[in-house]
Amino acid sequence: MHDSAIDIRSENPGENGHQPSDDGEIVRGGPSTRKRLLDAAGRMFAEQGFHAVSVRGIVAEAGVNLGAINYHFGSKQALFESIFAEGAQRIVEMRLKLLDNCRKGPDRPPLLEQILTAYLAPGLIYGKERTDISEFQRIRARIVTEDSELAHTLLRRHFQVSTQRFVDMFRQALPDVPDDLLLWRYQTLIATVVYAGSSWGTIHSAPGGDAGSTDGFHALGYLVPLMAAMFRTSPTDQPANANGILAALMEK
Amino acid sequence: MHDSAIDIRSENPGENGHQPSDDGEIVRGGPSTRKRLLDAAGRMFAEQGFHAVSVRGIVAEAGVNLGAINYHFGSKQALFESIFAEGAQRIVEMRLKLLDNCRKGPDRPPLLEQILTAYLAPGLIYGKERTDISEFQRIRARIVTEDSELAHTLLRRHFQVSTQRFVDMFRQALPDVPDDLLLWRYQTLIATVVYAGSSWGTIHSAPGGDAGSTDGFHALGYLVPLMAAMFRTSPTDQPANANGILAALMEK
DNA sequence: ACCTCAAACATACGTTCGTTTGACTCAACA
DNA sequence: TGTTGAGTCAAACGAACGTATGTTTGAGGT
Repeated sequence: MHDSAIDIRSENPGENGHQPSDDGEIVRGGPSTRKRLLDAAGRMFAEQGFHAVSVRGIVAEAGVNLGAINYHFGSKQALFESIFAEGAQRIVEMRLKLLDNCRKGPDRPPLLEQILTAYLAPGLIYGKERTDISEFQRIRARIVTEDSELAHTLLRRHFQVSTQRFVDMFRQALPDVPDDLLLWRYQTLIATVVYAGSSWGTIHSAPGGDAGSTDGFHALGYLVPLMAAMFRTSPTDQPANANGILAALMEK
Repeated sequence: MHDSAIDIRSENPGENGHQPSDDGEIVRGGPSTRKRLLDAAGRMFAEQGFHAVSVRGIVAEAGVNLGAINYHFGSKQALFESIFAEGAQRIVEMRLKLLDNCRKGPDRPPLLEQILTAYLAPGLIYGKERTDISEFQRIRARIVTEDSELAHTLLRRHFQVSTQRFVDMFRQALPDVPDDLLLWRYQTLIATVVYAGSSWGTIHSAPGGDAGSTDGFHALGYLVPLMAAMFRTSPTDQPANANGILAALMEK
């Protein structure tokens, strides 16, 4: 993360002379080294973060040789970018596919709940495939709070198109909401899905314990109406006099 | 260039004397080194995270000796905990103080917007003191997504009381909302304030650019109505048939 | 049977990590 | 004036870091 010049290397991974052909699975003897690295590293990066995980820890968890990371990916950072890219592509692909099904007719504006479902579901419903999507949400939550060049690059590279598509869609569904208000609400939506997918259910010892969201379908049922209500906030009371309330609270 | 001794020498050539500081967190001795460490480390932990920052980097940024961290705090982790504790105490203290002013009369339930303002304002309005609260929000956002024992301990230790107080208050303001729904909404509130305080304004190249929230008062005016609308979602449509919508979207 | 080469391997390199040490500085106090 | 002790300093410690290198393995092509 400290060096952004390595990005170029990740684009051209074949400079080492040896390059694994594809991420195909070796039929006998369990999953390939490459896949085992992706699994172990993805899990560890999600739990502990990039800098807290060492290549020795990854290869130990994966049960492979120490040099395997640099052989298959070129560097620790390139491995991280691979994991991030795979997760981002998968979630964005699912979102856009669902979003495409939102426009029923050419005239009718899309239903807000549909757009929200298209956005939220891929991040909440865990994939049946080996890699857990919640893992990627954790990784994304970390990178979102980062200020490095790499973080901004990755987010922009993988989410720019999706963001544009969804904002456009929200604009169609809510033509009365000005753009600045719409962006605030979209930001809140991002915050919710990132936070929900990464650390939900760990409300610090509230009376009831937690919100119990291991079930993504359950979470979807709760969040879609909440986000819909937030998005439909009347534009007239939007920039409300919250500062007046604050002043009153501070007076006393 | 890595040697911190050279930096210090060139910056402070001939003078070795102590300068007693007016700010006395430590009454005796510790004039500026301790505070400079807290400043520099707080900034760097917020930007890069605990594991990405080295003690050498911190002391170089602070312009103090390499051994200063272990002398004043005992360890790198203890320094981090000090920073976290200070920020958490400050923000929780402000929140509870504002919350106390919400109950006007003994009979009337507190106004939702007041509670929300009490919760949101301390995280958005930056302190006039040296330490920026947004720095702490970044640190908190990182630790919230972490799964370590230390992370859970710190969160529980510093936010447990505040959480309980606020949930109780929300319950009074919205007596019709069942507890499980209330917790979901509280979680969404946390997500918004953590995300807003840490990485707001960086919506990845949406058409309009960003939501421009460097001004905390501005942000407060936007977020309070949004959160209020979310909290007031009718309990009847709460666990809505989002899964039905999802199924329809996936069918096509 | 031989060769090829991607893959996995063991090992070591040079650097940086967090921490420790012991000598020195200097204001405060006896 | 001599002593004390908190504070700062340069230097070094062992451990762990990411990476590089050379060798061995084994299935597929000829």
